[in-house]
Amino acid sequence: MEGQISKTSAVEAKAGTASAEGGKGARGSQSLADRLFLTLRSEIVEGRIAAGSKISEPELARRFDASRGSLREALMRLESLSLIERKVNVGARVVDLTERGLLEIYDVREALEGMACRLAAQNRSEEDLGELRQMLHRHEQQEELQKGTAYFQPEGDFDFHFRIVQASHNDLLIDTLCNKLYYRVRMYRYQLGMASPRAHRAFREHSHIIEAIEAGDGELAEILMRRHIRASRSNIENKLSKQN
Amino acid sequence: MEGQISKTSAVEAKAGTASAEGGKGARGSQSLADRLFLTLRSEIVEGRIAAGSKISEPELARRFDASRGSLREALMRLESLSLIERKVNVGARVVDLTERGLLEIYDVREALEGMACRLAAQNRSEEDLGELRQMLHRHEQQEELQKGTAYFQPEGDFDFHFRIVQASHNDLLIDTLCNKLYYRVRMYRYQLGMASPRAHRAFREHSHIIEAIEAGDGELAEILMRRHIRASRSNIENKLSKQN
DNA sequence: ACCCTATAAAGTGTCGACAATCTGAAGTCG
DNA sequence: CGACTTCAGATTGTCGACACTTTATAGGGT
Repeated sequence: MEGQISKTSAVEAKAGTASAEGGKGARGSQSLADRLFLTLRSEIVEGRIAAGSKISEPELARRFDASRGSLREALMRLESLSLIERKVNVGARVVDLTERGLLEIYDVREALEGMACRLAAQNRSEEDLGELRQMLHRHEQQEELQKGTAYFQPEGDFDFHFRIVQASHNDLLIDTLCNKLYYRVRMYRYQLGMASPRAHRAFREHSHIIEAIEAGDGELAEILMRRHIRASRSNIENKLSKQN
Repeated sequence: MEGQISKTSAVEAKAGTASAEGGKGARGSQSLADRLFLTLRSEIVEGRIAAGSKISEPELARRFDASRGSLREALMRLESLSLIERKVNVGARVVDLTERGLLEIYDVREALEGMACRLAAQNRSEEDLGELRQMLHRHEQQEELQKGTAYFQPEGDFDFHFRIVQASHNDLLIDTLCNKLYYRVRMYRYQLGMASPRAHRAFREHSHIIEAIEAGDGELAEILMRRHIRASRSNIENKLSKQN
């Protein structure tokens, strides 16, 4: 007994912001609760629903012209992403953005993305390598274009990490990072607005990581990725300690 | 006779995001959906509801004398643990136990528990060290008692990994492992019935890991834990390849 | 015998309403 | 004047019913 592989998870990882308004044009096999979930996720990540604010089920239900039942399903999915917290008989609140929470995310990312690099190097396919090289080339041109200014915003960085993880071919890892953790990462980036000021350095580091993956050197790829993330963490840490 | 609540002795997790709420939460989590969730989780983990089997909402609702609404909430929570999979307009199935899925879990655990060890060594408190030593002592006596026979079943091993993760003091890490991933690990252990045949070796490895944490050597602790988990993974891998 | 179509059955998605609980303010007593 | 009790308002948890989709079954055509 073996064989059946659950490809179900990694598919949904679309970064594209779904239509903010309830334009019912969507064809498809997605439920109302599904659409509510996607919309609310965007609003929370982008801060249109403030971090730490209370969520009123009746109010949101009226706003989206849906029943409380469907809305509750959306809220529970948001809870499973740790974007909101629910207490019984009290209600739901958007999570707070804390310094500690952000640093904790970095530690987890260091571990998981390091492993993703190792696996990507071990299981590398010509197809993955092609996409990675292509992406790096795009980013290089972007960087040439706007010298020094933030390396195409955080989006370029996101793109990089996203594809590396995909190349690991470990569905659990992909799901944990791309479908769960990354939404909270984006929430921090949007709302604490940290455009990485490590433009050139970050690009070079990305480049070296992909080289290691190409060479099939999983150990090196892991080390480089962990160092890359830890540098980013230190950077944030300094920034935050100065702010206070 | 229904066991109702999981008798997960030493292994009961605390919800994530330990906000400094002074009074011990202590309030019974008395939502009906909550109880259904706990009951179903046990039944799935222990295999009383077979892996891969279809789940009928009306049938389960009748069986527990609850409405479909409450049951659906429980099911969605199970989905967020990856214990069941739901497809729109089709229904829910208990996840399959696949060789690939099991190995993927080991890779993720290697990354996360390795990091947990590193953090535990960095943030070690006298309280945590005391508990770890005490636990190790208990396990040692257990081992003396039943020489060689499976090191107090997998429970001892579980206890070890559980407490190490707690000692990391990273709430995200704790939540990811203890409140999410470990239930699937337990599901595999119960149903593929793999009592680790690495009794003495596992105990010695545990011992060395805790020594490294005591010494504050995060790097060594991480390396040892990763080696420990990788050995367990290889062990399983061999076992499975022989079975086929 | 096979394939396609149409109908019936079952199951899921969604909704509105009722009951239990919590929050907050007014009122009372020391 | 302050602390406790009481009560009203609002919110969450739970339920049963209805609409739509999927699936299984039976029938007819080639």
